[in-house]
Amino acid sequence: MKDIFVKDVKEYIGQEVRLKGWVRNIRHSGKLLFIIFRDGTGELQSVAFKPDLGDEMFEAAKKLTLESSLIICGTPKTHQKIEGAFELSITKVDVVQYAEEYPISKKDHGPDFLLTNRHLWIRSSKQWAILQIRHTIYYAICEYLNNNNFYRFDSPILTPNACEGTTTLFDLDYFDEGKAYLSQSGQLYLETGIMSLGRVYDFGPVFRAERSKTRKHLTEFWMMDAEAAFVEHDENMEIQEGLIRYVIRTVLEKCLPELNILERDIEALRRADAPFKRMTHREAVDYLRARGSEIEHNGDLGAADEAMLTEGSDVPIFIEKWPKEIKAFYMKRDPENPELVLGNDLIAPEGFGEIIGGSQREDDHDVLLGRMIDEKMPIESYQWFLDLRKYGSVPHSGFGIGFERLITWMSGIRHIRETIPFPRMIYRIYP
RNA sequence: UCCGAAAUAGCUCAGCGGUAGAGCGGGUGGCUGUUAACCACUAGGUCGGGGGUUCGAAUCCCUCUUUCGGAGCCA
Repeated sequence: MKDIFVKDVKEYIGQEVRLKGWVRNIRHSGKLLFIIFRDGTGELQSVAFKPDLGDEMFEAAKKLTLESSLIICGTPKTHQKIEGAFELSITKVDVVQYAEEYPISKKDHGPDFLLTNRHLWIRSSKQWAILQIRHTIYYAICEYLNNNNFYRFDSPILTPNACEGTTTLFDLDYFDEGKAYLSQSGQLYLETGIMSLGRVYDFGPVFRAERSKTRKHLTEFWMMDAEAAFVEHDENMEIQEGLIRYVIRTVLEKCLPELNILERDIEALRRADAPFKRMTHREAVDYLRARGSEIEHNGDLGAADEAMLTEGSDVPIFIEKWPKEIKAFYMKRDPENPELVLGNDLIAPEGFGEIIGGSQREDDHDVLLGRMIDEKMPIESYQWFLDLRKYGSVPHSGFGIGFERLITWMSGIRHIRETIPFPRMIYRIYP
């Protein structure tokens, strides 16, 4: 007998097959028993009829509890009541383990309880759907970059020095070398990679010790940084747009069942796959002030400002050319206005907020050194970074995607904590 | 760090000064098409900790703890 996965049942209509998995739900009605079976690839209603199974096996199956593990044999057929769905006529049930009383019931639960039981919560259908989408987006990003001549170049997670102020860094003792820190961005290391490989990206966990307490923040999250030699500001945004639109199309193509489980507004996602809007920071501020925002002319966008900007927009919006005071030291100055830098943020529609930060990088040694002195940075720690501007410096640009924020938007869920298997937040590190 | 809210059965909540409640989950039984199945019966509680007011506190007051939501910071 052939072992198959739930996602493939439609190819085995009428043939007896074997599946291995767990009980999502079970109902019985006299001589009939319905097992909602899941195996990681999907779920399948399986029906047992007492005379077919025999008294002993039927009674054993009837005792199955939520999340019990089992191996079932049966014949796939079309669902009697739901068009386009399949079900399994059970011929044999082998119980692997009768699960103890499962903590997560079929009724509602609060977030605290669910997060404490996160190791079990990930089995439920919505969490399963989000994790499927996470997987799909991960590979879509890698695929797009690989097809556009980017090479994977992994940045270190343990780093010797602070990149932007030590208050937001987790530190630890590193043998006899003093303090080491968990990386909050691989970007500076990525800039070294382009001088070897031309175009590079990394993808890994980064850490921010900010005492943030919002639905958009995690202390440990995954970031994809990309960096490309000889790419300037406008082309940088074109790459970002191409990547995000590719991700949208891939998710729509591969994850429709998952989007439906999550009750995602699929049309809204479709509409986002169109040319993105572009605004300068100045234009954005004027637009917001005309609508009552109290944002300063050289100020950063608040959460309410981001929401107001994207209200009524189907597509994400690039905000470019920021005042240099509120952006990082490594961003290149706008040749048309030395008060501005060639940076861009990308703000997702539907109120999901910032998902990308990017910029053209300063490639002139002396200008960069001047900016670092202005910021009172420890120059000797960054000598390697300055070296890049001495040995074959080129114009270059890059950007970083907050992976979980992108998943939040694609999935249309409310809180970023559901997009990662084990969220790390200011008041939570278990499990 | 600041502002706001909450804590009662395993879970979600109601009760807001006078004998501790419901739904789900658990247990037992019933049902040949169920869809968070249904029906009947059943077990299950130091009302977050401490202190106070009162004849009487889950309920009012003080305090501590924990959590949640939002702001800021950022992706």
